[in-house]
Amino acid sequence: MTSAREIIFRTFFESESHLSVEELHERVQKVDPSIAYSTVWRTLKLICDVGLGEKKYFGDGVVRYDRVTSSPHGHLVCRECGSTEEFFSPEINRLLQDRADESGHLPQEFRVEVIGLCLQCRQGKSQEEPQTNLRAESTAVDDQVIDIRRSARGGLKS
Amino acid sequence: MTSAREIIFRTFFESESHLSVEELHERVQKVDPSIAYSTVWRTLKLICDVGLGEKKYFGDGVVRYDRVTSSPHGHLVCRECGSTEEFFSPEINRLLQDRADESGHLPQEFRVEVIGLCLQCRQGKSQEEPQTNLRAESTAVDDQVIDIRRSARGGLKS
DNA sequence: ATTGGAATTGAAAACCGATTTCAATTAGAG
DNA sequence: CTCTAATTGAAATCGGTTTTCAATTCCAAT
Repeated sequence: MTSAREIIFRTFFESESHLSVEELHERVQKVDPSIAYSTVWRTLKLICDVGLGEKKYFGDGVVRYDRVTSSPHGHLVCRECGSTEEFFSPEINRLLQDRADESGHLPQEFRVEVIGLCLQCRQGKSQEEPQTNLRAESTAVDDQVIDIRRSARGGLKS
Repeated sequence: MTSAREIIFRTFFESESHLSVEELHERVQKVDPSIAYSTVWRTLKLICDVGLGEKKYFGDGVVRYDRVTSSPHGHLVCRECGSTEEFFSPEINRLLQDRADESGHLPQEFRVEVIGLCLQCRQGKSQEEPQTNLRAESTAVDDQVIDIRRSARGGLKS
């Protein structure tokens, strides 16, 4: 146990959830600027290997780390500002557990995320943001070939 | 609409779900080996932009693509063999929607995943695989410092 | 206190998938 | 057929993750 580890370890557990390596590194450097990014990365890996933390992948290409909490929780993630809000739902956990049992699957980690726009970001944006697709019916290939032809004609966001 | 696009498009919609760019590219090349990876990537992006597909992020850092189905669904993912099983749960969807509403969050995508071991892989492995932590109580930093000291002493997987 | 081997560290390089660039090619309206 | 815009393949770039390696630090045995 070195002093670097102690600092990284404490900082990790005293910070809010889902920090990236980069973010944790910044915080750690405020305590001891000599601690390298790679050491933070390795210590985070150590924490996970040892079962006290876990990786999280929201969809922005960055790996985040959570301390393992007493019960699995979900996240509301904002596409726009990147904010995340945690929530706990025993009902959902139970439903997931049941579903896993049904298939003989041994769950090791739950991942429940709702990606979209937070209240603040909704207000700054037009009303017509796409919502989750609860409707689409046709999945026949040919229908969709026609669809995309039509759609592709109109411009699309880069 | 070029022939490359037609091939990629049909292959995507005729394949099983959650393929990575790489995987789709392999399949596409069996039809026309001259089609480049970047074209597959761009076409996949096009399909998503147009609303017929969506990105999925499981926990392995690789982006996968799903066709948009009639309702959001979850996955049972196997850490060992990588297999995925889909499941639909209106109850979970409703609970998530409710929770989002509660925070004024506008959901655009749900992500519900249970990562662990599938039935087949469980059988090939020792019984002592870690399960999801529904127990851990202590989150006091000092306790955990002690924990990691102890744990770190024993070897860990690289 | 000293020592020697093992573990850990900082810095930099390698890695790897995602994304972009660019010159050449192709589609398709006129 | 011709022209222009869209699309393509190949290669470069990007950005975060992971590994490498020589130097440093730890610590149990002297």
